[in-house]
Amino acid sequence: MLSIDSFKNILKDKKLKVTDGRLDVLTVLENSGTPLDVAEIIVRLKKKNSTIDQATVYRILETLTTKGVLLKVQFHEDKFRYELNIGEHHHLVCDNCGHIEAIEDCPVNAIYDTVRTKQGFKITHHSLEFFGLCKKCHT
Amino acid sequence: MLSIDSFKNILKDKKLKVTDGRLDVLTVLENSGTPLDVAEIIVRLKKKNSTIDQATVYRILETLTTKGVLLKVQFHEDKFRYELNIGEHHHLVCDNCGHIEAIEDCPVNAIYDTVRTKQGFKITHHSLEFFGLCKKCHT
DNA sequence: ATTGATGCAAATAATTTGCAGCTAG
DNA sequence: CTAGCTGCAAATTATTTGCATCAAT
Repeated sequence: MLSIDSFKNILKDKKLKVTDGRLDVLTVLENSGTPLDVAEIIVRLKKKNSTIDQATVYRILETLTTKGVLLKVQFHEDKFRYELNIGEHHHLVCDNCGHIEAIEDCPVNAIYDTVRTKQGFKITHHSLEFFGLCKKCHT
Repeated sequence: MLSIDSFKNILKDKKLKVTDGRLDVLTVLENSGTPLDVAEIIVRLKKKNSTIDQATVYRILETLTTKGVLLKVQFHEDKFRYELNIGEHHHLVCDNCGHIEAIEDCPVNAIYDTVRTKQGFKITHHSLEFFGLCKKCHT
């Protein structure tokens, strides 16, 4: 559980101004177990009585992603989702109910070297998402 | 190299009508080494003197994807790309020049069972894309 | 005080849809 | 014939941008 104070320090470290909007966005993402899309982030901000504009939310998300504070992820939807960048990880996405859960250990890093050697491609990062049916939906 | 005739057979197999638009879209995707976005598909259709409407292109792509003839893929862009479904495979996407190349052997299928056992999630498919610098861009 | 952050409204870009007419089987 | 395709135009959704104002440092 990260506190508001640690978020303030993160923003200061990145030479970003500490504003209520940024702290609120970070808190919303912290309190969510899964990556959220922008519409959902705005819904949750409103519940916290934030009056922040959606253009500002998009700008906050872009800034924080560029600075490495957030991860911008894609689950084969027509929109992006965002999550706190607390170690890169991957997800299981249920095709039926939309449930998203994380897989902690990434089985892919091991092949970075192979790809570089075999195809001369220097990998900086990757995306790996699984789709199917979660426990609740396939039993 | 698939011929027009094989495309006709594929469409018939799927109980779809054989139309010029569908054959042209399939041919364009066949002639491209990499997945194409819709705008690029339309550009290439025009070069073939096709007068097909973009709404129709979107509908063709959706139909063929649903029938399993095409794959709809995402490379962390604000749009989708499409490719012929000739065996599922993954890609190396250059952050610098946009070059896309395929990796033939998928290193991930091996962990399907592990995930099912450990997290009770029944995987049907997955996406795995690598980003970084291609040979040309990192040397 | 100065630079960066925000609000508002309008613009873009990708994609979807309603409906009438056309065409492959 | 007739169910399924297509064209056209308008609507939707996600995201971005210009510009004037405001607030954090």
